[in-house]
Amino acid sequence: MSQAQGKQGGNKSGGGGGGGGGKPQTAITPTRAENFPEWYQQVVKEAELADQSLVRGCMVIKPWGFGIWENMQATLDAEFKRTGVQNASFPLFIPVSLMEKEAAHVDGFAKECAVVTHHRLEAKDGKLIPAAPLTEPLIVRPTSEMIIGASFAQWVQSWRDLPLLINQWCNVVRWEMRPRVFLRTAEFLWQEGHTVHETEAEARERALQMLDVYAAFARDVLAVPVIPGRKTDGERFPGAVETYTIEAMMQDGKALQAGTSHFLGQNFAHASGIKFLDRQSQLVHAWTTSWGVSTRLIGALVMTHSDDDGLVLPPRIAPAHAVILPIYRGTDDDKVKAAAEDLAAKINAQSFGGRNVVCRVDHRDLRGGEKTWGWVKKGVPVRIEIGPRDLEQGVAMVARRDQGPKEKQTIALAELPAKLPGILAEIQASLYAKAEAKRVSMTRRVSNEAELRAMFAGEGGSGLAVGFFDADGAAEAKLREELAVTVRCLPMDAASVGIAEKQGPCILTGRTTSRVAVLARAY
RNA sequence: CGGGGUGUAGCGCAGUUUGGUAGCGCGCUUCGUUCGGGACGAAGAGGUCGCAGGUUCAAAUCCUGUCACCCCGACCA
Repeated sequence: MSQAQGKQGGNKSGGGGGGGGGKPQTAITPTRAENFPEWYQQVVKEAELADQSLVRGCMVIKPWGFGIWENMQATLDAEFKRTGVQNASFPLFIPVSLMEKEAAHVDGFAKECAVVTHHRLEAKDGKLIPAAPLTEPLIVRPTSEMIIGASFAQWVQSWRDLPLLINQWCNVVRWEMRPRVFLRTAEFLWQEGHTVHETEAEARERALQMLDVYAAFARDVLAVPVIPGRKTDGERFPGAVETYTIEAMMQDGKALQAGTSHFLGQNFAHASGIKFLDRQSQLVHAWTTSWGVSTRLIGALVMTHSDDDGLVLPPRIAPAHAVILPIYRGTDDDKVKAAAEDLAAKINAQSFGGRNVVCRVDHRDLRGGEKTWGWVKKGVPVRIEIGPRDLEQGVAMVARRDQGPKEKQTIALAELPAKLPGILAEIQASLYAKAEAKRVSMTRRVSNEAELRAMFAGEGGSGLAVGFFDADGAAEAKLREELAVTVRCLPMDAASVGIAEKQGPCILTGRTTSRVAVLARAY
């Protein structure tokens, strides 16, 4: 798939044109079918989610995009706390010597670490030159297991100190070879939870519990269907004993890891010296977990729901649920404005999904079409038009983002505020249903290697392949090399991906196994 | 790190081969006419041509060096 010569297709030809006929105009060019990667970039840009920054691989998250992130934070943070987790904050910098302590971890992250080697700049010939080398270089955290582990080693002395349940919201840096806005940026925002436990069973349970939190969040709030599962040995987080994941499928049929939760065994406890006296007065190493989701979720949101007219936001995550577009025609403008404000106030008094409904009034001095299309592209779930004609009849025109841009329904002003939460709930449900139907339609049961190869032959191969699978890492590497396909996960619930049998022959080896895998190309 | 490419106005580009110190579209500002699906006209604002040297009467253009970014591969939330 060549996403090469994507001319940043700046200007849109007016959608209004009307007259002609021909194929329907779209607010975004190219369309998904024409060039999915370029379409994605254009949606991000036109919806004003983020800009490319002048720093390589880094993004500027704009208010509309950050509003989505704030909603994610608020919802997840409350969920974390409900399970007993507390927030804290740890340093951005990690001494390299700390990083050296966990071998697998080093292998996993060393190549993508940004390193601080100096402090202080000195002016020289109009340039600023790093002046004073640090005695020990610092890496900018790519993840914080080691620096947090150093603290935990001090905090944990007794079994009575456990479990220790900590989360931090922060930025991390991974100097990626190939950045892509939201999906893989050099710096990104995330949360990382780190927990310490007395027993293996408790730690394993915690890792699974957080996976459940993520899965529920994806489904209920983001309206993104996900497959919870385990990673194979080859796909595991560096240093983890078990990595769990929620895998989502984007509209182009590629998979995206939307969140992970790791059972770290005692690996990091050994590396960081997290030890405690247990109930038998024995000095033992603790069991730890870590888990995270990032701003990548915004990319997942875009690629799951959006269409050729731009972003589509599930109401539960949208920074604003509705926008009122007052129609000013030079007469009765004051009345229209007052009615719009009054309606917004009544709508804002409603609640939906555990928070107040957010309804804005767009008073900007712009032409109606521009405003309308601007909000379509931003994916606001509901648009409400009020003009003098509507006022006379005591109604408003209501358009839903999950329906065509021309579809509008007339709703009485008096009833609209009370009806809105119901409309939002319908939109939320319809988006999930649509995304799930898409995933189901692009999921194929494969029973042997020939079928798998046929599915992913050539550049266009897409979708999720599911089947019995017990092949080893070498076989996985071969799939990756030859088909660009990886095992996305070993689903926790095989029935959820359409496999009812308890066992069957492995796709590759033919051996009877009960292990089921989801395979796909991935972001 | 290997292979390609590009740096000229906020964005997208032309101009470079054949040196004569900048132009187009969109966007932006103002005014007028418009306005319930992306308007039109007129008048404007905006650029050390990535950076540093060199050649020349004269450099966006030629030469040398350098930096940055983008795309394709291996890695990753």
